[in-house]
Amino acid sequence: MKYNPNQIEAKWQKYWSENQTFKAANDSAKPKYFVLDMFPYPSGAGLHVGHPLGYIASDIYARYKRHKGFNVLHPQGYDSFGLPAEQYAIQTGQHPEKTTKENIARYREQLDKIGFSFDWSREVRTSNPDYYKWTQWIFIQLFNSWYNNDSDKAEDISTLTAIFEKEGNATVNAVCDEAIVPFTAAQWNAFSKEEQEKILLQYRLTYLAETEVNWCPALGTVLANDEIINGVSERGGHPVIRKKMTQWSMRISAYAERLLQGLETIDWSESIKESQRNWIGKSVGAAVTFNLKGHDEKVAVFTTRPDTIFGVTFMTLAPEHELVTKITTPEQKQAVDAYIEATAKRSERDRMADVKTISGVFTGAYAEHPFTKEPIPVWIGDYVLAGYGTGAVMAVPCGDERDYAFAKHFGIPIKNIFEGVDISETAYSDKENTVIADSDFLNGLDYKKATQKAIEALEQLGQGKGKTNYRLRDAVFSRQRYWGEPFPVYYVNDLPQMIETEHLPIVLPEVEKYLPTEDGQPPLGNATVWAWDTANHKVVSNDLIDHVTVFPLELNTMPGWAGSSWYWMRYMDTHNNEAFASEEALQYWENVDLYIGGSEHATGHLLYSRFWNKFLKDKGFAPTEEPFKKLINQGMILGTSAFVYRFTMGTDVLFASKNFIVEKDGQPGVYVAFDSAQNKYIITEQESDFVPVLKIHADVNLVNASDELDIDAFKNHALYQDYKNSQFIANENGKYIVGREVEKMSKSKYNVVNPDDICEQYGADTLRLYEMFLGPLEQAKPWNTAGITGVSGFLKKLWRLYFDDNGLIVTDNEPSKEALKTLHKTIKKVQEDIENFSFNTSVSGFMIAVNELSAAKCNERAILEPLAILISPYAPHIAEELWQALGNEGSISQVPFPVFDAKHLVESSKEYPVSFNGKMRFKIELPMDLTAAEIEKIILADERTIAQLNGNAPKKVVIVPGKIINLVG
RNA sequence: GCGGGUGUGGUGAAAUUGGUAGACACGCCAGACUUAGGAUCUGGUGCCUUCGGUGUGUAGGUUCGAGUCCUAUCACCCGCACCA
Repeated sequence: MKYNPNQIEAKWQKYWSENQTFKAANDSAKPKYFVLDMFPYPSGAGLHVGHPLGYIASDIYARYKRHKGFNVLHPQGYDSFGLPAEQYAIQTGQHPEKTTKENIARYREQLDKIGFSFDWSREVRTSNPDYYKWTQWIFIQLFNSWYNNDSDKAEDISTLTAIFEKEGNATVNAVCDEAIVPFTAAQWNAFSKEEQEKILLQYRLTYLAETEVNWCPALGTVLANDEIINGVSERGGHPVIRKKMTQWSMRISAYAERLLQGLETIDWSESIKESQRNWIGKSVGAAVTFNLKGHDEKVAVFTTRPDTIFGVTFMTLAPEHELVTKITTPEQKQAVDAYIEATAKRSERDRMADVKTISGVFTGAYAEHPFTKEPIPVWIGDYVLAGYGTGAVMAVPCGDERDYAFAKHFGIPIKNIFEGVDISETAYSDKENTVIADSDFLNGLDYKKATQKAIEALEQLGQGKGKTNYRLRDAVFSRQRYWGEPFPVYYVNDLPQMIETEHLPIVLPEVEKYLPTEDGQPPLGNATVWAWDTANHKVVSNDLIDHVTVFPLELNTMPGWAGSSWYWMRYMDTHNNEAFASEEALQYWENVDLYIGGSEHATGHLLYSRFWNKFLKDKGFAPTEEPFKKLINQGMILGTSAFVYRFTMGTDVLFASKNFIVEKDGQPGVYVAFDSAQNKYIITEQESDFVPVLKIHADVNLVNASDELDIDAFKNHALYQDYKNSQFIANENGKYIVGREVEKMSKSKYNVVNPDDICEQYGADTLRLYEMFLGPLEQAKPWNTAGITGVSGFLKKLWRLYFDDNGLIVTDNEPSKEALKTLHKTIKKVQEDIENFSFNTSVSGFMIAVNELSAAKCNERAILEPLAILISPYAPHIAEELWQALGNEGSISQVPFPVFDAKHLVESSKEYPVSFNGKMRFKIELPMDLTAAEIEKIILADERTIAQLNGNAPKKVVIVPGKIINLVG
């Protein structure tokens, strides 16, 4: 019987589906284990071989855990709201829902072919109303909450209004907007309902605010900071500008400290944690206010070095700072205005790229030093960013490089306040070795003590206090798109009102066009039935809007990250209509034990998910503080692009092999001539007409493993019709060799390799093994099918341990000691490797085992049955087939993992390597139970030792029993 | 600039607490069986050479012994980037 992967795999995939083999129970006596993949966006291009890498790894782990007796939750779903479907809709008029459904069907088909053990009964789609009902519900919870710094958690807004009614807002320690006007209880109670609503918006965890946003004109939408790469949009690469708009925001800044501290408790890669720390950007220092001379205004600054306050010789404001126009003197007005205009013209990108140029203008105004009362000139400069801290700095040129450079450039005095330090060339920013001098009451103190004392003194003056600043900004939560979650919000007198949760979901309305409206409103502005009837609790026609009982609904939709910020909890109880998941389900599954996905989500999805999880924890819905205990980032699989080199001779178009490309004047070129004898172009040694070469992507499917192009197929390919009559200059073997380069796998580079083709040709088990065999999971690596025959051959060899041409050859004979040793060595290795996520090495472990067992002609059931279980997480189809062939009933998937027994590995003797000065010279077989002294005696008497030492006695003998012998001559 | 990571044969890569460097594969070479093979099987394969030497980016150090530990340095990749 031959190994026929296609037949076996179809059979078992059908079996698993029909028997719901991988359906997880919410009530099980077994310990739980939750293995999660980052769910895919179902794009039109389908899966390529890079997508399943993480899924295969998590599937191996999930299957292993089932063998180990865990109740495993291993679900899959789709992050199905998104821009590509919407853009396709704009182009074709096709409803994004239709495109999305088609794409999902294709994804599902591809995923099924790889044999994943997903519990599909729990599938989620973020674009399903059943799902986004709960995304809307969570939004409402956020709206109805505020962050209490005293209890250090989110609380219901009613606890805030209770305080307002009794004490006003003076005693409230909340995370809120900067510009809060104080009021008393009496004032609060006297406010109109609308005034109260406006104030509460400044405290809510999601709030409407006029914010400067990243506006992308080409996409007609707002982008979050992490959706912008190098100043252009992540999707499409369109330019982005700053613009003021009223937008929903999420007060993620309230959770900055908890998001930072939580990182210490989770098992994630250091690089991702570091990215998040960086993104949160905590800095500890002080807020200081400087009085302005001749003005009532004050300048607020944040500094991490309050200890250097006596070194302040000037201040710098960001050009956009609101005080600039107020304080600029008439003499300086022209220069300041010109500078502001010049800065505004420069794009964010230019400003970022150009760090070297020092520029700035004096405003003519002076601030007053809080202690010395000396005048301090106030400058503006674009090295100060409006968006960080207060948009103003106290400049201490002796202690900060940028201040130093600025002062030198404009001839501002530099005052040295460090003891024993030369600052004639550069600033001194070493905190640890700082000793303050020339600073009144701070003299002689180190950084820590001086900081503390400076803050105390500032507090006494009422001009400062200790403060911690975070780089993390609140996240804009509105998008001017169609294909996203609608907000459960309507407007009464421009004030947002939440729809009662029992009326959710608010379903996305139908529109004629998916573009923004002509008057610049978001696409939902095209909807004609998009008003909220507060009497009948339903969405009604816009014609009925009377601003009495029927009100307009929100036109923005939620961003892409809304639906993905809580989806793991929906898997716990997918079909619940009463809650996003039942309390019992949440208590049982708790959180994700293992999460596998790409590192590109480091500061997006992985941060927002932690934020929402913490919020839901505060409100008593989520059971744990952190959603993902362990995170593994799989490396990207890169494509290996193929290139052909096109050039022209007269009117002829020719292609030369990579081998023939030579460089000329730094340009690629070839030497080519027409050979009239052969009646074709040939490559010559001689330089003839130089013609520039054009590098063209050739579809990798037209190239074999030896980089040879199928020339006929190329000429007949629809893509290359222009080259139908071109000549190819072959090498001496008559082959055309393409050039290869590693690039990102992408449709436009024609380097996409499809998993379906691999499954078709070799089988899913081979694909699974090969993707794991490629190298360490977390490492980026180019896809190259060259080695796939190795794992394919391995599976055939495995099969032949069980079958010959006539059928099953497994016996019930007693296995040999050697076979048992191989088995148990493999159990140990595979178990350790899986637990360390070292899947590549366990594949070679299997190969070694099968090689050994084949060589020993092992066909005993006592070996081959456990072997099938061992390999089942990796190659589940063949494992099921072998398991069944051995006469077992049902699926192998829950069978206990073989237990390692060390007794089979005990050796009676060891082949010791004998080294001289650390270099191995010969080996000697010795019994294991010899002592070091006995070994030494034998070794010293050995003639090879005597020869190595020229008959001399060794200076030193190192013997580690069971390991090595080393002699020093 | 700061932070994180990676450097090992022709290629992908292995290597417990420091203990035989290159497991396992691909490729290549030779052979067997074949009309044939991109099927299957066997053997060989780090590099330089004749013994022997030499080898884990480079230069040092610690050690009986270093891919592994320490110091310096180079290259590449990723993230953040005038963060006060």
